[in-house]
Amino acid sequence: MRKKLTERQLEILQFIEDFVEENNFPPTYREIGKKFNIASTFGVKRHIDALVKKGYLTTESNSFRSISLKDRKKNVNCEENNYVSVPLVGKVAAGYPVLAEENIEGNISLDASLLKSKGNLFGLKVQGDSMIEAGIFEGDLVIVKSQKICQNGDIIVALVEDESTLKRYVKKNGKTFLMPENPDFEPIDVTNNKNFQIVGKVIAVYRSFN
Amino acid sequence: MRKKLTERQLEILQFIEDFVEENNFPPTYREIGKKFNIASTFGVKRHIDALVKKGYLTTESNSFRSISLKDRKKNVNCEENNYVSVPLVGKVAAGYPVLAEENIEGNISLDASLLKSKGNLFGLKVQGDSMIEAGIFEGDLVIVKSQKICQNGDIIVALVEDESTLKRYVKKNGKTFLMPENPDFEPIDVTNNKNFQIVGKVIAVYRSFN
DNA sequence: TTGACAAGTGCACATAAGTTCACTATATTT
DNA sequence: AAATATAGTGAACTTATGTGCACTTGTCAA
Repeated sequence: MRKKLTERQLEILQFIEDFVEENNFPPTYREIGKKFNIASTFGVKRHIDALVKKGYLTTESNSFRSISLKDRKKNVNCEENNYVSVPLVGKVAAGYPVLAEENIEGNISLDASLLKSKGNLFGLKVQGDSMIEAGIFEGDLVIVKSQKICQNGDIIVALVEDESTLKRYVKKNGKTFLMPENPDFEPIDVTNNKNFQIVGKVIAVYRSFN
Repeated sequence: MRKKLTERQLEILQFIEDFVEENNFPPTYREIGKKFNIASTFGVKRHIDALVKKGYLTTESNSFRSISLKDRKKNVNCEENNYVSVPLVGKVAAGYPVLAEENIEGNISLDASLLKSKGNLFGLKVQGDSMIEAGIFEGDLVIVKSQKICQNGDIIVALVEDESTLKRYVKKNGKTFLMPENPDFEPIDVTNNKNFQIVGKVIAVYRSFN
């Protein structure tokens, strides 16, 4: 249990929460002061310092608008009761953010204990069987962490020439390949390919049988 | 549909999303520039302006750290989800009901939409790699529906001579086999084997990477 | 009385950060 | 060849914003 707050501190914490909810960024000391008729920012500062000390906030010193609410429910993934809700993405097209509203076909809730990664996650139905030897089949659901870069050996979702594809990302001898895990498919050399773009890294696979 | 983004704009939008996710407050132009090796904040500014113009962001002019992602999924609907809680079973031993309390190591909640079957379900960590060609690897979590009989071709959890095993159930020429899906393993003939017992049918597989 | 907190004021200060401008470079399109 | 869009540089400018200090007020307990 965290330390008890004074009434004033509570009010201010509440205001910061509301402000962040409203604006997606935290208020400045002067904005807080204005709301509570505190003329001096130093007065505000001491409240903030107290809230930091008691474990409700963090701030970056000498940085503006850097108040961060601790343990706040991120609205990207709803993590109430250890569930993580991930959007189900229909298609991946070049030039649009994967998580754009238009792409999202639904949501799936997963138990947080099943997911080892955090961040921008989404689910994607697998098309094609280029990864069968990696145990990923057509129709499987893959959980993808949205990211632009990845490590050698990661299984990724990528865009190549406006086509989205699921492959293993391999760097070898200064070249970059997308390796299928199916003898019927050929590796794709994407070294210096300008129409190649990483969409995200596969962090989990789910398959259900009839 | 919002306007298409250039690759650079997409990268930057992605970075902002990640940054907000990480810090709960948006980055400054210089922080963005630093990440992408853009020396001049003006270069960054024009990207931000473009993203605002295309409807992906809003900013407060002359205010620091005031980038706000538009249409963040605040409307995550946590309410209307159906969860199914399945027990995680540690080991399957003969003579004990699989779902006996002693065997249960925890619970996992799954979105009902992921499960096509109802009934007595449980989760089981896969040991051994006899089913790799069916895309089930060691360490995977299989969701099993507890049942005593099954259909030809089902992947099942069975007890043979007090050992629990994961195999495909195949009837052929009046005989019953447990078929591994790995060339290194031999089929097991369980025809008339009194120490053979079906525990349940695998209805789903879940695997997380790393 | 003393002292300790909590809360606030007013000012000066340093600087982090957004804005603007002129200029360059590369594609792609007309 | 000219025009347009994207991308970046570097410097100058402005100001929003956090920090520090000295001082005041009120409350509550020892």
